[in-house]
Amino acid sequence: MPVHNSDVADIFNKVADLLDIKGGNPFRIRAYRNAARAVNALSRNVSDMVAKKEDLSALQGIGKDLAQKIAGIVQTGKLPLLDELEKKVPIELAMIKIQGLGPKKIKRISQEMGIRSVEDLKEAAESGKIRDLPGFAKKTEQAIIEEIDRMERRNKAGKERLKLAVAAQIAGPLLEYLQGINSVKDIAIAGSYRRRRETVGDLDILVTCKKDSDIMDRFVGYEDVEKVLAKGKTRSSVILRQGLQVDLRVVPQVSYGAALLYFTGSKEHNIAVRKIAQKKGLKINEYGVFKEDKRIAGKTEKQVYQEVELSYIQPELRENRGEIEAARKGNLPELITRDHIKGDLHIHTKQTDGHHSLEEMAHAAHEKGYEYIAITDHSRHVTVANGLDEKRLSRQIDQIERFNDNQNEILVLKSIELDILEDGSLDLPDDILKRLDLVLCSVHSKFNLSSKKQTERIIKAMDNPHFNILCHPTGRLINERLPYEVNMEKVIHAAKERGCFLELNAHPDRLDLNDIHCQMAKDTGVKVAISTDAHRIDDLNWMTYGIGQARRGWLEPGDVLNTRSWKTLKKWIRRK
DNA sequence: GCCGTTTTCGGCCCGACTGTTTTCAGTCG
Repeated sequence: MPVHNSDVADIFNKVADLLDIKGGNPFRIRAYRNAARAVNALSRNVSDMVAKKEDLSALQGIGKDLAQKIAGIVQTGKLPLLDELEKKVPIELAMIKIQGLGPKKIKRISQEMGIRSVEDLKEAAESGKIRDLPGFAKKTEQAIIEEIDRMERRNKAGKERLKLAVAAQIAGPLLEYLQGINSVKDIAIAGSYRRRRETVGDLDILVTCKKDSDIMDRFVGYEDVEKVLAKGKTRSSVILRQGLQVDLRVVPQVSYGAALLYFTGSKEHNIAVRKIAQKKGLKINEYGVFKEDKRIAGKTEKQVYQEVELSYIQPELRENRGEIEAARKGNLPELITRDHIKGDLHIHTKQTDGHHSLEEMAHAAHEKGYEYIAITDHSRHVTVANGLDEKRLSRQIDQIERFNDNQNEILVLKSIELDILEDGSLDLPDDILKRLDLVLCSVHSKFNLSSKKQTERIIKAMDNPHFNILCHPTGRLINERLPYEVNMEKVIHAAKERGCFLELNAHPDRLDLNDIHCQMAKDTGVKVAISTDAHRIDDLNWMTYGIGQARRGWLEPGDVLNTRSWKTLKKWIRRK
C-alpha cells in the first residue's frame, strides 16, 4: 500500500495528541500539528517526492528532523516515535475528541483513575466516580456523559462535518431569524462556511447590534436549538437539532472587520497575519489592530490587511497556502465569479437519468443568462441510467440540431457523458463521436483498480482524439466514498500533453476536482470546466458551489473553460 | 520541532467562557 499524505498527517497528529497528554513541550506539539497540516495541504504525493529525493525540509513548517521522519514513514509505513509514545501513554486517542476534555484532564483521569478508553470513562462517569477527583465535579461528570453520547451518535451517523450545501439549508433560515431581530445591524456567517470549504464543522455567526440588545436570549431561544453549550455577553454556542454547532459573537462596530477576519479564519491564516503584525510592533485580535493600546484599524477587513501591508485577501484563499506571500507581492489571483460563467457543460435529460427534457433544461439555462449548454446524457454502459446507444444518441443529435434551428435563446451543444471502460477504451465508436461538439468522459465502474491501472486506464482513454473533458476526475463522494486510487499529477500532465481538460463537478456531493487539484491543474496549464452535472432544473444552481471550490483553488476566469464564448471554446477543444 | 530584514538561541497568536474555585486553569476556536 502506498503511503498517502493523509497517512503521514494522521501519524503526526497522533504524536501531537500523545505528546500533549504526556505533557510535552507545547511548541514541539504545535510543530507536529503544523507539519501534519502542511503535508495534508500538499498538492503532490509525499511518497513521490521522497522517491524523487526532493528536499522536504524546504516546505514551510517542516525542518530537517520532520523531513527525515516523513521519509521513514513513506518507506516503512510507521514512525518509531509513535509506537514508543503509544506504549508510554496507553490511552485511546478518541478520548481527546470528547468536547470539553483536553490533554490535561485526560492525563489526570488516566493517571489517577486508570481510565484508558472512552468506554472506561463512560462507565466511571455514569457510576459517579469522576466527581470525586479534585478539580472535577458533578457538572463536568454530566458533561462527559453527554458528550460521549453525542460523539457516539455522531459516529453512528458516520459524518462529523456537514456538506456545505446541507449547512446552507440550515444556515439560511437561522440567518433570516437573526436578521429579524431589530437591534441587529451587521450580520455575517464567517468560518469555513465563508471560505466555502466543501464541508463545515460548525457555523460562526458574527453580528453588531444596538446596546442592550436581547440577541443572545433570542439566539438560544431559536426553535432548532437543542442544547446551549455556553452563553455570555459576547459569545454563545448552541447545538442545533440537526447536530450542527453554531457560535454567535457580538462585536462592536469599530471591530467588525477585525472580528470578521478573525472568525473567518483559517486559524493558520490568522496566525500568519498576526505574526506579521507582531514584527511590526502591532497586535491584532478580534477587536482590531493595536499599536500599544491604541486601536489603529478594525472597522473593515481591508483596513486590517492594510496595516500589515497586505492587499485584501478573498476568504476562499485564506488557508495559509501562499496567499499571504502573494498579497505582499501584490500578485493575488483575480478570482473567478459566477458572472464569468457563459454556459454549463454537463447536463442530463429525461433521455437517461435526468428529470427534465432538453427543451426545459435549455430554457432554464437561458434564464440564468447562459450563452450555451451541453447536453451530456450517459452512454450505454451505464445501464441503470438507461444510457444511450448509437441509435438513441444519433436521434438526440438530430433533435438538438432541430432545436437549435428553431430558437435563438441559447445554443445547445451536442455532447455526451461517455463511459471509460476498464481497458481505457470508450463506450461508443468514433463514428458517432465525430458528430458531437464535445465529448465528456467518466469513470463509473471498477473503482478499485490499483493506482497504476486506474491512471493508465484514464490516460489511455485520453489518447482517443475525441476525448475532451474528464468528468469528476477522482470519483469521490464527500463523506460517502473515497476517491479511487489515481495519480492526479500524471493525469493532469497527460491532459496537458493531449489537449484535454478536467471538470470541476459542482455537485455539492462531489466538488471533484478538489481545491488542491484545481491549483495543480492551473499550475500545469490545464483549463478546468466548472459544470453542474444537473439532472433537474434546480440543479443548475449548484454552479455557485463549483465557483466556491474553484476560488479555493485560485482559479481565475482565464483558467476556466466555460468563461469563454462558444466561438473561442470551439477552437480550444479542437485537438490536433 | 521550526525558524530568522532584531535572532543559529530564544522565541513561538490571543481572548472568551466554564467550572471549580476565591483568583485561575483548562478548553475552545
